[in-house]
Amino acid sequence: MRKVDHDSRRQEVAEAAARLIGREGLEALTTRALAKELGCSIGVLSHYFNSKEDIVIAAFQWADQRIDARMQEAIAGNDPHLDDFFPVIKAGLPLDEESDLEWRVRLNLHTFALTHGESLKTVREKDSQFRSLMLGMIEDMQRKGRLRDDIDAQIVTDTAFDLVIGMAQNLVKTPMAEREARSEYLFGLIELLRPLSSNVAKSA
Amino acid sequence: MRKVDHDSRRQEVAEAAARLIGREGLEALTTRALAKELGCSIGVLSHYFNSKEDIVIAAFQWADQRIDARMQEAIAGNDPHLDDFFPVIKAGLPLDEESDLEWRVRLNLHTFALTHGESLKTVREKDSQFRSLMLGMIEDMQRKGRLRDDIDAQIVTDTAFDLVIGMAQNLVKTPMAEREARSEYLFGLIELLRPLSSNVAKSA
DNA sequence: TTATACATATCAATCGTTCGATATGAATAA
DNA sequence: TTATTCATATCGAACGATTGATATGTATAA
Repeated sequence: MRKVDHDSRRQEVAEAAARLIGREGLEALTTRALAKELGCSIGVLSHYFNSKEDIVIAAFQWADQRIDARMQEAIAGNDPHLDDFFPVIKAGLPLDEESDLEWRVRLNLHTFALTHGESLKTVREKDSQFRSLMLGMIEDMQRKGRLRDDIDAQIVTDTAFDLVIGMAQNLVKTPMAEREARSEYLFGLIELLRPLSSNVAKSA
Repeated sequence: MRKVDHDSRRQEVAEAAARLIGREGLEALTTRALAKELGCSIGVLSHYFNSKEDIVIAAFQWADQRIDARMQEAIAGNDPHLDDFFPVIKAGLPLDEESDLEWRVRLNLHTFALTHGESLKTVREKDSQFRSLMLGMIEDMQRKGRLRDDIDAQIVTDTAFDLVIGMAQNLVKTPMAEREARSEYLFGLIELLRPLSSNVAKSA
């Protein structure tokens, strides 16, 4: 049985752990419950991970990376229009079962990080990267006259960043059927950011 | 020893539990650790609570109520001006050590609620009440010409609500010394909500 | 054989909870 | 007053269950 790819097997364990965290919470992630979820014995776990803490971290990373990939994919192009802005944000939100799981796990990570210094450091570094990316996009749009430039780009960035976290946090507590409607106010918000000349043109 | 007030003793236990949750996380809240934090024996805990779960819930409520009280106090008056709006929001944010603890516990509650139906129900009811209160304030301000009325009041409410959660979530992960500066973009955001006539007057 | 993948059995530690013992002060009766 | 009764408050040892970890055994493929 040497045909097993070590890394992908680790990912399988991490994903099963993430499912357990998302479905029943971090405290329900025990070695025995995880083995059952994965359909194997606990011996497998110790074969691929040194400790349970390593499994938890792997599960957190699994979810985090998938949310990142989801947003990267949505950004795709390098020439952002204002009308792409919120759709990109929406792409990162928990609006289907898959991203719901990922966000549930990520929220567990964020709470976990409150009292675990090393995890907090990782989370803050990720946050910082994302904010930089977002700031760049916004400044680019302002430069190209696609977003009103009388608001500090940093203000827009900070707002958008906090808003994404808050929306995600609130959406995962909302029944799936209501989420789409609940997130649609973003398309109203966008009007506030339209360049003033377009605004005048619109209201005229 | 009848001098002990049963209810206030329960609050003492709840507060000690909240401190533990805030400082070391929910998984560090064991009956033994709590007894040590409170400076008593574990027998006391079972005397005032039927189970550990009841203690956890009491700790959650303790923090939740204090955040609510903090915001209620800030609202105070019944004739809201736009310039009161974000200061009120700021009053609810974790900008000092006291509110920091409360928010750390509340975030634990929100994550806990993801996988505990009864808690989720309570959280959502609270959220709903807060949203209604906020919507009323905003509509009132619009009616009095203090907030631009060409934006749906519901959009402003939803944004503000999600923003508060997101800001709080991000602030508690930020060193205390940086939080004040980090939250100041709110005062830039307010300009977007000023009635358009005032806007013209300002830019003229 | 040799290394790997996995299962099983078992460990000590820690968990929430229970429970008898004791200390304290209020209420009652003398 | 003083003596007695009794509910309340606290203690800490002990219980069974469960935890993460590990040691050992077995099967398989190189």
